[in-house]
Amino acid sequence: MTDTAKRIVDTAVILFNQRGFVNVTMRDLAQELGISLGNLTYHFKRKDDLIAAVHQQLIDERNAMLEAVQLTPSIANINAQMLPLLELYERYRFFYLDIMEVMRSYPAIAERQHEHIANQVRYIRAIIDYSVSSGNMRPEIRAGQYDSLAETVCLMLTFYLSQHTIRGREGSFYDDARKAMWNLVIPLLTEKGRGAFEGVLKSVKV
Amino acid sequence: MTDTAKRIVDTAVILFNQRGFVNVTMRDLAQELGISLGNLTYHFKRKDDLIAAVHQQLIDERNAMLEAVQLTPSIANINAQMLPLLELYERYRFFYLDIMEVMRSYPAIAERQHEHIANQVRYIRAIIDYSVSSGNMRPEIRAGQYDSLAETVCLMLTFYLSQHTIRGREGSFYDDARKAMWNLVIPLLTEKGRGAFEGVLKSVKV
DNA sequence: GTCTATAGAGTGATAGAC
DNA sequence: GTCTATCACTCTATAGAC
Repeated sequence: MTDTAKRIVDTAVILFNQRGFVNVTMRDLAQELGISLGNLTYHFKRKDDLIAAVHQQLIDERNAMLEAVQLTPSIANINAQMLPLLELYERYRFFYLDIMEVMRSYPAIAERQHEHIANQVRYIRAIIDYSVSSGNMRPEIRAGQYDSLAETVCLMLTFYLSQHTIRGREGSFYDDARKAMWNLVIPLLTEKGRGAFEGVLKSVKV
Repeated sequence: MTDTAKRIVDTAVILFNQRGFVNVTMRDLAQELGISLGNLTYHFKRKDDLIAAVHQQLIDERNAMLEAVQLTPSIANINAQMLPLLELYERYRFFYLDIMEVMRSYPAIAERQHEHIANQVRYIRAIIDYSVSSGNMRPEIRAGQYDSLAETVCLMLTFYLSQHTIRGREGSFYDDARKAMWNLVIPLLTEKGRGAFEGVLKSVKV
């Protein structure tokens, strides 16, 4: 990717976040960049190509982040790992806020997103399994309970930012999102797990 | 509201659901109705006026439904009450799927929606309080736990349909949504509450 | 109330000079 | 690679006849 192409993608993300994906025209973007419309469409012939490039960059950053956090999912690590994930969601917030519109208009992106969500649910499910086997979390009391929990946690992570916006809240949502997630999990912790959690509480703000 | 105006609103909801709010033009709508564009804009001068009328109809139906279900929130009633609520969300699904786009473009609707969500959270919180006082649910073990739970349940109800769509699921989401909600609550039920829940399970499918 | 016709302001995308 | 100029099309909204 050339330097200009990279600048275009980065600026597009900023404008999409500010105004919403459908409300940013190629003209707006060219003006913001201080380049001509012709130049912009030289680099990205169609708006489709641009959104595809932006989505690819999101996926790349997401993968880089997931590699960096493949640590043992202890209680402390889970709490720490949520922050970069939520930061990523905020950096590309237009994608999550306008996700229905993007997925309707770009089926190829929709398919990749289905896959990502399925992976995310599996990943959360694996963390739950680990927490049970390491004695921090109780075994489930109903069949399917923890499959459902993994899906609910994934739903919360995906839509917390949307909800925050819909409710008219401003400012950072990280603390609220983490608090909400922990409040789901705390009743399911064992004594040992609850002790570990209190330790995390003391050392870092939840 | 005249007969034609009513027809316009109803057809608009159908098209918005099918194609997404931003993707339905006044022309599309006029053609679908078999009337001229001029006639359509005679009834609703601006697209803004149309979306306002659609939203008003959603609010009216929502209020009618809430009045009908103001029963004692027993475990069985809670389960039964979820169905008409989820059906309403599906009937106006475009509004929930495209909610960010609608709220960005129509601040007046955004404000009414903030209010509605706040009411919804308070209503869920009241049900939790009732359940605790009637001995079906345990008292909270951490301050703020049930405030957070009420918000999470509201988030789930609001976005379950979006998540269902994003994950590429088809068909009814009612059962999944109810199951997910109960899986959050079951660990917090008392023995008495769990008994009541099992009773519901036996009589109706959850 | 309903129609046809059109104004007026966008939009994505392209052609061709430099 | 970058520019200017423009095409071909879409949209909302309005004017005026019936």
